[in-house]
Amino acid sequence: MGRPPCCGKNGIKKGPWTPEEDIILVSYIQEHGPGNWRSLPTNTGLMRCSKSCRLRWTNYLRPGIKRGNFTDHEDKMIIHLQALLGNRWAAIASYLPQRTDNDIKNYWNTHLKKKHNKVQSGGDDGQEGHFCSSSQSQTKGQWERRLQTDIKMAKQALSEALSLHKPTTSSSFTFPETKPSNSHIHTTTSSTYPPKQLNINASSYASSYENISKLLETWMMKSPKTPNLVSNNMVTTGSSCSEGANSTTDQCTPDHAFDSLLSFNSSKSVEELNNSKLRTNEADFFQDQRKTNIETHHQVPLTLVDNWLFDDEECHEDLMNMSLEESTSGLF
DNA sequence: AACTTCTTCAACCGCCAGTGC
DNA sequence: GGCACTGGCGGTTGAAGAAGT
Repeated sequence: MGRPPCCGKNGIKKGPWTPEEDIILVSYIQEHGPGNWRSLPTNTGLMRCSKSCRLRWTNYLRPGIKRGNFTDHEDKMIIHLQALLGNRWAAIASYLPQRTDNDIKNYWNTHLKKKHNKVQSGGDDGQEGHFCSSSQSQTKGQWERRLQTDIKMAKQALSEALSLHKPTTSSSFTFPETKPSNSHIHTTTSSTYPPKQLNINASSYASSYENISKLLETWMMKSPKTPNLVSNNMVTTGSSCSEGANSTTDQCTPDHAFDSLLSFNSSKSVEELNNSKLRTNEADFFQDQRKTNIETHHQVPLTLVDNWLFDDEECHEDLMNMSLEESTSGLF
C-alpha cells in the first residue's frame, strides 16, 4: 500500500511542456531558486506535478545545458565512465556538467550501446554494460567488489563536487540590488504568476538562455499572435519589440526578445558572459572549475579518472588503450 | 504516394534514500 | 522506531520524425 503517484491526481497535466509552461517555470525558479518543488505548481498555477517540474528543469531548462551532438571526446568519456561506474548516469553526468543524466542515458541507449554490442559480438562473455573485455579473467566476486568500491568512491567524489558547486547554483539566482539599466521588462504586481523579471546570472544561464530562445522562436513561429502572458508581461519589451512575435523578419528576434527578457543587468554578469564565450569549450570551463575546486580544497584526491578527464587528449588516448583493470588500479 | 519499420529523446513511473516530526 | 513527505535516480515508454520498401 504505497503512496499514490504524485501525478495521479485529477487535473494534473501530462505530456510535452508548452513554451508558456516553460517560461512560467523558469521565471518562478529564477525568482525563488530551484527546489521546493512541492509548492511550485501551486504557486505558479502550473497544472503539473512537482516531479514533472523538477524534471523539466533539470533535464531541459537548467542553465548550462548543452544540446546537440555529442563530441568524440564526450563519447569517449561516457564510454569509459560507463565502464567504470556502470549505469550510474547521474555520476557520469557529474563529469559532463553540460549534459544531463537523461541525455547521457538516452545517448548511451541509442548510440553507444550499439557500439558496445558490436564490440561484444567480437567475442567476449557478454558482461552487460561494460566495454571492458571479460578476457580479463576477473571472477564475478572480484568484479562486484571493485564495482562497489568504485561506486562508493564515485559517490564521495560526486557529493564533494556537488557541495563545492552549490554556492554557484544558488547564487545564480540571487537578485542584484541595482535595478537593471537595460531592462525593458514590464513587471507585474500579480501575486501569482506570470513573473516579474528574469535576472539570471548571465554566465551560468547562457546555455539555457539559448535553449529558451530557440524555444521561444519555435513558439513565435507557431503562434503569430503572442499569448497574453508573454505579450503583457514578459516579451513586451518596449518599442523595439512590442510587435516582435508576429514576424520572423522583424528586427526583434526571439534572441533579442529574450535578451531583454532575461535582463542581464549586472555589468559583471555581462563581462562573465563575454569571458565565458571566449572559451572555446564550455566543458573546459566546468572542468577547470572542478579541478580548481578539487585542488584548492584538497578534499577529493585527483584519481586517475580525474586526471584523465582533465588532461589532454594524448593522455586520454593512453588511458583508453589501457585495460579497465589498469585504468582503475588507482581507485582500489 | 502510401505504408512500414526504425530511431530518437522528452517525459513518465516506480523505487529508494534522506529528512523531519 | 515509525511514518509521511520530498527529492533524486535509473528504467521504460510512446509520440514524432526519419528512413526504408
